[in-house]
Amino acid sequence: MTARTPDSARDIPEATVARLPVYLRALTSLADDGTTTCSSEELAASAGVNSAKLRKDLSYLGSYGTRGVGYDVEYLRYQIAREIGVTQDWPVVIVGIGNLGHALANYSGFRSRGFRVVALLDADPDRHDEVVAGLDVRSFEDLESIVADNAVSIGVIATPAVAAQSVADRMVAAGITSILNFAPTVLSVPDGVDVRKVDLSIELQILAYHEQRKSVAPGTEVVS
Amino acid sequence: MTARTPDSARDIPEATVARLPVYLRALTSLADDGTTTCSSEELAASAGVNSAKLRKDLSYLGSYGTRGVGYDVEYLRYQIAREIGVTQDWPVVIVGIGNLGHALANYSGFRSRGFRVVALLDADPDRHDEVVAGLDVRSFEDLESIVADNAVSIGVIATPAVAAQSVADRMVAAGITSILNFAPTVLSVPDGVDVRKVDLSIELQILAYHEQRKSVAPGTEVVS
DNA sequence: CTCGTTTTGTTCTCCCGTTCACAAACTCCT
DNA sequence: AGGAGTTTGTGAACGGGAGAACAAAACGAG
Repeated sequence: MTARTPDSARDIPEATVARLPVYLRALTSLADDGTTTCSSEELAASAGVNSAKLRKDLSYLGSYGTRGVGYDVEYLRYQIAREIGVTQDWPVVIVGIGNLGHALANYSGFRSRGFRVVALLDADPDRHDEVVAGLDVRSFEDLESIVADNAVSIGVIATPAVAAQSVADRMVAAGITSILNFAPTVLSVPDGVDVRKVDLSIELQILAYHEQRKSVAPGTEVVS
Repeated sequence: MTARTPDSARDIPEATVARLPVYLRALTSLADDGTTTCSSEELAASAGVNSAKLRKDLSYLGSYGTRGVGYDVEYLRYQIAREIGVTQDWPVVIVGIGNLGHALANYSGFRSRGFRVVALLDADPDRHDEVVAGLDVRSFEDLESIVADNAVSIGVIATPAVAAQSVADRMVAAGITSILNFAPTVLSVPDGVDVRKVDLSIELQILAYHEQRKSVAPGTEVVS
């Protein structure tokens, strides 16, 4: 008995999902500028994408625009926020309070976009005295109780690479089903758990590849 | 003269380029464990990808394996590093020494993977006293001379969103052709300049979307 | 030397995502 | 009211990447 799609259980392509937050930010920016209505062309420019792609992306959510007019900024902003799920607040735990963990804990963009850091955990007892971003750094041993008490489903891993897998295992066991991994390692998790990774040095290496080709390309084509 | 060089199998797909650093890391990890030879199956498992995809990716670089045997870990590691361009050291400047800039400056993964932070810049004069990761925080006004003196082609932006575009403009004008942007904003740059963005809250929002659907999907309307 | 085993490199097919192009729908002006 | 001008939403073509399947090459045993 597969249930009937109640409201919006239609499948939105993954590529579109990844762009929705960009549109959301662009709309917020437009709203801050006092814009109340915008065309797909304007919004696309603001989000840095092609307007046809933008319209197709939005069409997966429904018909929230008006032909001949455009989109109501505030209305569309709310619809996208609802689709993503950031109209509610998501509790988040951060594990690993080194340099990066500090930065993440202090990042104001989380709070303003629907996420609330409920706990900072670190395995090193020496850090348990610290107060970072108004929160005590607590023992990693408290993970299970914190997850249970706050209904946490999203965890952030900012530990060294060697610790990442065991932290992920504990998170999954504690009931977390979405992990954002900053450690430079491949995590293996059971089905049903989502992992997204952010790897700083990989991004730089991709840039280096293109950079290298820029400097080589002009000279090599000269076939005499 | 140039036709014979085996170093450049041109036209490597972008998706493959993005995975090469992952393979590089997996190979380094295998080498650290004392492994000298590995099959595509082993390496693929270590990198978290399908083995057919791995072999196809490597085939764009050349034939560096031995049929019936596998790949020599050290040899393949070097070949990938050379293809990416991280056998040489890339000088990098970081602009914006807030929480995130601190974390980036102290990130050891850059140095160990072919990148050298040559300068830390910030617009705020109050920060110019600080020493971060062994480097003085210098004035943003020094950008042009630093880029010129060190032949910098890669810049990292870790400023607030409002400052990011003007920093990018100055970087481009100074001769930087690759930018890694951590500021939550869309940068516009001229052709020939590569930009990659890392957006922490976007990643969390993508997770939130899937998380929201998890909680809705299984129990949706079990209509009797 | 020959045969069987292993594993790579490559070809082929399918699928997803991007882009184009246009009909439908709405507003505004006369 | 009607026609001209806009702008959305979408069907269809197109290109690129993922995965399966297989042929080619190396090695070892007998």
